[in-house]
Amino acid sequence: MSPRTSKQFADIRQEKKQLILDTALELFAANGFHATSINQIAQKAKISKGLTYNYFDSKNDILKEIIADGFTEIQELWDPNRDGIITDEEFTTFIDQCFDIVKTNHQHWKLFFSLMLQPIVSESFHDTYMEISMPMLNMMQEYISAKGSKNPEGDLMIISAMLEGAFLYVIVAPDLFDIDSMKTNILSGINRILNTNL
Amino acid sequence: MSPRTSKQFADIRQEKKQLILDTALELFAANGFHATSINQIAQKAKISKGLTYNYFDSKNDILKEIIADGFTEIQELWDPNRDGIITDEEFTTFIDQCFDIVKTNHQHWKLFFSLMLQPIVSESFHDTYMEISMPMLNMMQEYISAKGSKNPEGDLMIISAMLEGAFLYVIVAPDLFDIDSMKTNILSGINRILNTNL
Amino acid sequence: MSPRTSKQFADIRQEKKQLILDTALELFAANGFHATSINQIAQKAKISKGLTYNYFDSKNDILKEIIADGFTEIQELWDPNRDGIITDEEFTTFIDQCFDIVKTNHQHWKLFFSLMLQPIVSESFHDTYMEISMPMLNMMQEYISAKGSKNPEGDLMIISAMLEGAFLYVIVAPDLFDIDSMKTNILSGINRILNTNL
Amino acid sequence: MSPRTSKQFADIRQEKKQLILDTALELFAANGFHATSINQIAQKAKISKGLTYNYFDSKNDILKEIIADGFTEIQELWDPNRDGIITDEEFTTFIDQCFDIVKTNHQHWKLFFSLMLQPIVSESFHDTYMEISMPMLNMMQEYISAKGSKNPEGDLMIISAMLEGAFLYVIVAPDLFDIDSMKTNILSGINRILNTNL
DNA sequence: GATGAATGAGGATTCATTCAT
DNA sequence: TATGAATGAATCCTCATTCAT
Repeated sequence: MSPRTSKQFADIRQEKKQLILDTALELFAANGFHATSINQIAQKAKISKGLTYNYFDSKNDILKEIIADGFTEIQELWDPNRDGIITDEEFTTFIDQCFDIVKTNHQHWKLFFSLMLQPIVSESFHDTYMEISMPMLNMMQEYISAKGSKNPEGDLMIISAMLEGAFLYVIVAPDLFDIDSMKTNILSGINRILNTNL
Repeated sequence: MSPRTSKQFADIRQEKKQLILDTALELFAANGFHATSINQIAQKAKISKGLTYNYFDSKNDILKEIIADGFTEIQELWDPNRDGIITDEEFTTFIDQCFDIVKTNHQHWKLFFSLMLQPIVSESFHDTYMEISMPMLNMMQEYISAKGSKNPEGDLMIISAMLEGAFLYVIVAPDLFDIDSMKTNILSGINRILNTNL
Repeated sequence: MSPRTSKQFADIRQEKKQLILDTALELFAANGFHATSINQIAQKAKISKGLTYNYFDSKNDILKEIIADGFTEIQELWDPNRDGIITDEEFTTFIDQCFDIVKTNHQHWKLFFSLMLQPIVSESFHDTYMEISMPMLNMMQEYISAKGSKNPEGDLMIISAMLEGAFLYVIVAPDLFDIDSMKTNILSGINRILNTNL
Repeated sequence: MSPRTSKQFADIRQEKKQLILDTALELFAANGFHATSINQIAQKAKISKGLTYNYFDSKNDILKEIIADGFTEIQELWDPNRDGIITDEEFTTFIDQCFDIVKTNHQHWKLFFSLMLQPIVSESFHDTYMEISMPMLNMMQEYISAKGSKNPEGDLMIISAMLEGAFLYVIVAPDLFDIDSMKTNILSGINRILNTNL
């Protein structure tokens, strides 16, 4: 019996690590970081407690990787790669994507909202989140100005609040409003804001 | 000094209890329920650990009372006590009040948002919150319809998202947007939504 | 039933803390720091594991206090408080005292020898021990010189090795040599070294 | 390449085993038995954790072999193979050799001193060490008597303490005293003791 | 009413050891 | 022979809760 090749080992590691990350994300999102024990993660992932520490240095380390992965996914999807002017279609697509991201990465976003509210869990999270949000806010501001807003900053507040709130509803009370109607309505709302400049 | 009357005793009890509730709220809001220990509460309130259990059955009990108090305060302030039709002025005042409530009860709201995201901490919180929100949503829906909306449900989504999002910004990133501008802008936003029915 | 006075509390704390320190020292000396668990200490002291942490921040903290106490006791006993010249009698008394210290604080010394051999356990121990030893070495050197040694440094090596070795025997194999004979013989040995200067 | 002969295999085994023993000794001596993990040994030896168990039954087993090897080496070097009377030269050579052994097998000795102080690690070590020391003590006693000592047991105490202490200095604080001066001085010291029988 | 010593269950983490490949 | 993933017991430590005073 020959020993496993290093590729085989790498594959096992990759798979198991992902399993732990997914399971942890699920529990962190559902119950919060502190209310989730390594034991719970291990049991749900059907591995031993000890194995977790073969892949991560600490519970906090798991959280860090989840956050990093979440940000990476978000940034990949967000990259507008735009060439200066944002067309209406591009903007619509952008908002559309945002909803898709939140829908797809439901758990990441739930966790992120939690962490925003409890800065102590992950010291740097608040700032990183803000940093990551900035391009989005900037892009919106740019578009708002390009649309001839009389009060770009005010309109930005309205629109970003609308989006943030919509995401919160999607995450916290997905049963209350249908996500697709939500998307349509918010898009309509944004347009109505941008078309009422008086 | 004459012996204290039983009323005095009751007053002392009430005061101490409130002190514990306030301190706990502060810490729960800042660091989360799980990350806050009874010890921390006692130390911050400058009482002994044991005394806490003289006033509350358990840590969870403290949370329950905080939640109940929060709801009570909110409901008191919200009680529109209205006689059927909502005037524009009444609605404006109502929105104004909402912002004031969030501003004044900053910590309650921060905690509430946290709890919404972590239903396990307080099993019933999610439902209670929804219940409490319903009158507000209903009232808004009524007003929206009264204003002749072509799509009352859609407009409700937009407006409640806008408000929810604005509150979230106020709570989580009070430095990003000034709360009074936020209030003004959101009010403007709501009006623009209600006036664009095409 | 009135609550305990703070003096009563202080007394309890003092007593319990000492109990833990004594028990821990006993076990550390017998089995080594790493081989001793908090559980063992608690069981031997007939208290709960948790209580240990009411008195000490960590297992390492217990060790630190034991070391500090050990050094304090040693320094108190060692204080030669001498006025320049060391008489023969003073020196004899000094050596005598050294043996008594080792005998009385048997466990401290056993632990100290252990720690000297495993610098990793207590990073700073090695240096502190050396610092503490210096006055003793200096005093001996002074005496040796005063006795007209032709090779003070060489004689210092011989005498301090003799003492260190004697202490090691007392600590590690107390059954092999009787401690009082040991003391007498070592004193005789030192004198013979100091009287043979050829 | 022709298939390896079974001798070659045996050689490889022997080499690997020795590698593990050497690495383990290094770490045990430096950090202590308990503070050294199998992982550390494997990593330092650049082999896998599992392989260790191909050569040794347990971590304790490694320690046992290290101890046994240490004793063997010592006994080989010590074997005076003497024919009754010990000449002065033989004795000097013997002491000389002792220092060389300690110097060469620095790590073994450091570990041995550790183990002497923590009998629990290796139950039998203390006794074995004593057994092994006996011939040395006997030989010294014999020599001391042959030199006409008036108090052979007392002189033995002095001389063996001197040696034990010197070895301890060499092991624990090699920077404090130069080992060759130490050797010279201790030899001088022994002679001065043996020549002062008054 | 008030204190803080005391408990014990539970949580994060380590590590010797096993095992499939 | 050789690998490292996997296990689980044991370890350090925390914390809600109880209790004697």
